[in-house]
Amino acid sequence: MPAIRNRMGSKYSFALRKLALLGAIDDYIAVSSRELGNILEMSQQSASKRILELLDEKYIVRDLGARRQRIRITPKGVEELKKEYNEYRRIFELTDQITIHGTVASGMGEGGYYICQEGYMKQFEEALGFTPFQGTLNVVIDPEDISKLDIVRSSAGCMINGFTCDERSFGNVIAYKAKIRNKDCAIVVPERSHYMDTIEIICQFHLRHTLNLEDGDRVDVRISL
Amino acid sequence: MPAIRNRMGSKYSFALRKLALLGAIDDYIAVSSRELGNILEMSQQSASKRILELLDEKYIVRDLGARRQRIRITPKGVEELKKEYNEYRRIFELTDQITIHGTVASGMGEGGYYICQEGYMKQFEEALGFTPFQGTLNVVIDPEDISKLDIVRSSAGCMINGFTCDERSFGNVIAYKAKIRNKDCAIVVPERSHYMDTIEIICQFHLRHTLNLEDGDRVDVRISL
DNA sequence: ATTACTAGTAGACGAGTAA
DNA sequence: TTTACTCGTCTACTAGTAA
Repeated sequence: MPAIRNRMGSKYSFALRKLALLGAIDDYIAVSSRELGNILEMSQQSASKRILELLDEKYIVRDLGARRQRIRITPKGVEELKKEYNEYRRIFELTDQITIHGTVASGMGEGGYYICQEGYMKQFEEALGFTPFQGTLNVVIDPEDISKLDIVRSSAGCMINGFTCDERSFGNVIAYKAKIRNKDCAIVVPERSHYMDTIEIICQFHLRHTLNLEDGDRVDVRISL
Repeated sequence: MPAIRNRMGSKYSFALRKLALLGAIDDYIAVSSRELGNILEMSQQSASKRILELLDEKYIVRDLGARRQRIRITPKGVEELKKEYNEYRRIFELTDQITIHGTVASGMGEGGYYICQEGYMKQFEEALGFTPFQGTLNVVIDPEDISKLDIVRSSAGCMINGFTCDERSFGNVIAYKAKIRNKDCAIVVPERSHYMDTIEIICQFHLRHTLNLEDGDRVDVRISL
């Protein structure tokens, strides 16, 4: 009985990674099966087969022109690569905390409004050990640090349950304990959310006043995992 | 004719990575071939064979106790994993610059002494377009950012040739153009060097005065690749 | 319980070649 | 030139089993 492989075969990941290094994430790249074969240290025939397999698994899409095929990695393929990337990060970067660098910004008020709901506040107190100041500090994450959020989200955090109030429904949010300039705080993120370039920080104190922060000031947020 | 594989087989890297995630980099870990088989989604027999192969390649060492083997990844194995990690970093982190975070520190004077040698100075001017101030600014790198130096070193940089003067020999150093608080500068590292937790920065100006820096101040050094 | 041998088989690979 | 088929070989796997 052959093993059932749920995970991406490591041979696929190798080919996909090399394609990514050629720039196939951002754009279509022209690469012949012979060239790919050289890169993967295998024959033209095997490289051609590998491409067909990757197409079959929907990790890449192809534009098979008359002379030269053009290949691009799909979002699904990028997702797979990120999984492996995050494993390496866990190996080499993680201790038990992670630091996100960013810049203080004026929030759109959105987050603050949600967070101040009575239904959340009680849970925050229980989970974090402090009653948050009524409002959030917004920090725009440095572009290079945005992917660190993937690692944070892959850790447990404190689940804060959603609720319904006045015919509005509020979803689950997750709080991760953190420190900003040595003050205890927490970052809060919606359980279901997409790409984010800003984190919202809650704290017992009014951080802007306590730490004398203004828009544009640089801060490091050290998150416990 | 079978392909000659110089690179680590991707099947080895997969097993090695999973062992690393179990903590086999820092210490010996107890893991049976059956457990490893479950993790790698293969049979106990195949996992056992994989272990023998990794031993043969000297990626791991083993302490085969009476009841349970204990496995640890060798420096050579860690090196292989880092290569893959750096490929992923190139895919997901690199644009054309990298930012290293750190803290201003008092140098031991060492670097400054070397850098000020006439033999280096002329080359700096040619390679960087400015005559460095006679001295370096030392920045202690945040622990989590130390591995970023691997990536910097894997890029070209400006080679500054060594020379001999007064019976002392000065080795090659590599300069990487950078910016600190928006001022043009460069970091300089010896061509042959080991682990470093401090970078030395040269600049046209006296950075401590110009940027009003004191020991302990936090700075971001943005290095061009 | 371990680890790891042998044997048999499925699948990965390259050579030849068509389109 | 491309891409990708068929086919033979050889590797890599699992099952059975020994130690």
